[in-house]
Amino acid sequence: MAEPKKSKQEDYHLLDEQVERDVADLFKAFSNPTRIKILFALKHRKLTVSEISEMLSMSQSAISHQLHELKLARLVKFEKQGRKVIYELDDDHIHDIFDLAIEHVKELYHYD
Amino acid sequence: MAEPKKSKQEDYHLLDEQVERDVADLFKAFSNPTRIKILFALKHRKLTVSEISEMLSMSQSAISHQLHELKLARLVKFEKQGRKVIYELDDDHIHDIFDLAIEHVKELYHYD
DNA sequence: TGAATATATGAAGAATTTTTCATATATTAA
DNA sequence: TTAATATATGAAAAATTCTTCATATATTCA
Repeated sequence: MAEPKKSKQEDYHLLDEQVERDVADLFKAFSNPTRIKILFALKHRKLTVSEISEMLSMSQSAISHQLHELKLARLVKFEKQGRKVIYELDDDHIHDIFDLAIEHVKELYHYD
Repeated sequence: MAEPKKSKQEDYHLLDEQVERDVADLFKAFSNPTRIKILFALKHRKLTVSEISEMLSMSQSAISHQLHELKLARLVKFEKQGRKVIYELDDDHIHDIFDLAIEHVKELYHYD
């Protein structure tokens, strides 16, 4: 507080830069094949760490690390059930962004 | 052609895997701060390589390399005007995905 | 409490990605 | 044709990201 007052234009500029950084982080979180596979899997249903680990044939540790990234980016949330941790997609936006991306590549490459 | 016929379920599975790979590629193309800055800039208007290079204070070569990636992912298209090459976002989906991402982070972090 | 199970995490090595540097290609202008 | 300008590109160096390995933490069960 008590900061020198900025012009509206300057404010917008800073705001844009912040949005830009956050969008960059969002897409970075989306950007690795393992994380995409995890998100695809979670699009169908909630899963525990070990279930994901088995589905992707990857070590528990590798999956945990990636889930950590996804948590930081708020792409997934979780609840604990006993010693299990059940992950799911965080919110509808994630579904929406994903659906739009799927729609895009389907139009782009029109498979089959 | 003349491939062994697959069950529908198997087909869907392969299709999903292809979609998954393509979505992964799409997000990977979106995933680096420099590329995000380029795309943000192109969201406003078409730009030449050197304009982008100046705007981001990055070398012409670095920008060219990143534009190359963006071209491969079909996120940008270009037209030549003399010795200049003018880049723009490839299609509406790119705008849409971007807008959704912006909306998402704005809701998530509600700035100001 | 001790053993078993599920997940998390720090650090190091492996792998991938990005930038730089040098130089090539293409276009225009003199 | 030569010089100047804009962009592209291959290879190496720099930076970042991902996985593994070892181990820690947390929970349940006997």
